[in-house]
Amino acid sequence: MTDTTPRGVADVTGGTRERLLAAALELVQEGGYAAASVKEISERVGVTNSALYRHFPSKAELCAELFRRVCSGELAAMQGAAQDGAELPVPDRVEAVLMTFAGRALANPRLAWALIAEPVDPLVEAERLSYRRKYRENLAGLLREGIAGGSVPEQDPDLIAAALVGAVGEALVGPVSPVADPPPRKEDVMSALRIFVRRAIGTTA
Amino acid sequence: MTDTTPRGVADVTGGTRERLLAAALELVQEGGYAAASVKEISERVGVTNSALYRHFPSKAELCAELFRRVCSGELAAMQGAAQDGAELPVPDRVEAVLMTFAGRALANPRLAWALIAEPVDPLVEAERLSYRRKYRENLAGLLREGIAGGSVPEQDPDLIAAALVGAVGEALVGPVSPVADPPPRKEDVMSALRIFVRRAIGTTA
DNA sequence: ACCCTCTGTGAATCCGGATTCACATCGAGG
DNA sequence: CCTCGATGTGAATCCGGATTCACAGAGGGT
Repeated sequence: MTDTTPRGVADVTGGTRERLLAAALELVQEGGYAAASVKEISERVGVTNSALYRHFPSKAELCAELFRRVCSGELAAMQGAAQDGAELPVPDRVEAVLMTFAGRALANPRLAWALIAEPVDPLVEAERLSYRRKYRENLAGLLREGIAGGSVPEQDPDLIAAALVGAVGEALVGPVSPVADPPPRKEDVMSALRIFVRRAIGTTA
Repeated sequence: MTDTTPRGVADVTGGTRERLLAAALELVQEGGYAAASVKEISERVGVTNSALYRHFPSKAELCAELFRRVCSGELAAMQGAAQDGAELPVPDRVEAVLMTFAGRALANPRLAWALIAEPVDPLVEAERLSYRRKYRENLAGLLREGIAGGSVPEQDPDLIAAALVGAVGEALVGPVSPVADPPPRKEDVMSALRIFVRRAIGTTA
């Protein structure tokens, strides 16, 4: 289109690179990874296909970076929840962390689906695994603390953390799937999860 | 290869058409729909790409038929479970139906994933929806019976049935996903589900 | 003014999966 | 024997998405 829009000035929201990432995020939120084609992404930004390759070596790399950003945001939110309840007994903090996770996922179902379960490029899959591990480790640390303090019964914290992350992911992926006529209400899922979590860690408190 | 294997005689397991369906099923069980390419399917049967089109108008039609068969088997199993417990109170029968569903899914995780949540052709998606509906109706009938008999509290049976199917699907899709380092143990998922189900219908008995 | 880099463009090109096409072959009937 | 229909084959062809390529304008630095 020979746009010739004056660069440098507050064009829209920063460089094209950022806008590509933002567009990709939008697309993923709307229709999952499958919907985020190079064509769609670049069109949304208002550039051509090939412009994307000025900023990323491949679509997979773009997605991997997007993924990394989103996941690190999720992780931060979970850690924040743990911090906020620093005074509370450990089981409550575990619950808070997982409910934060679940609540955010339910608030943005398609994104959560893409993050948790949608088939993706191997490159992106690697990021997914890496963050899943971080979630686990975060939780395991909390559990270790609880076990040391006596508010959580003796048990393998890594195992339990893994199970919890898995369980929550589990419960989240379902209501998010493209099917599901009347999707389970958010509160229902949350409360079921809450119960599950308390039972799972066998809280002493 | 100009095989010239004598036809008609107990070649392997029936006509090519059936063998194509069987091969597709295997593939889906191993790697989901994504793994079931025309090439792979026909190769397994020992014919070429194009031979498949002698038996199905398209890959999507083949998959739809496969889907229909598998789902109707699942439905039959669930109905069987309901029948077997005809003497029991309705909540127990509801539980039996859902546990049958869950148990079968957990025994064949990839297949369950493909059936419940994997993205598929619209044609196949239509079959999925159709069967999901049948599961619901099956369950709703049972609930209606329970409500009439007083073993289940007054409530909208269709809504509850939908929620139950959704919830179980929910819990099933997670442990099945490609990720999940140490997948939750089958018994754990089953028992969590069992509890959820009883609570959900608010059994009176 | 000149050159160099950054950022774009539009038109190829590549690629993998699905689908079609122009033949063969086999077995059944007439 | 000859034709027909069902079943296969192998070589195209089609298609949609990703990726590359040759070329161009815009500014900055010297």
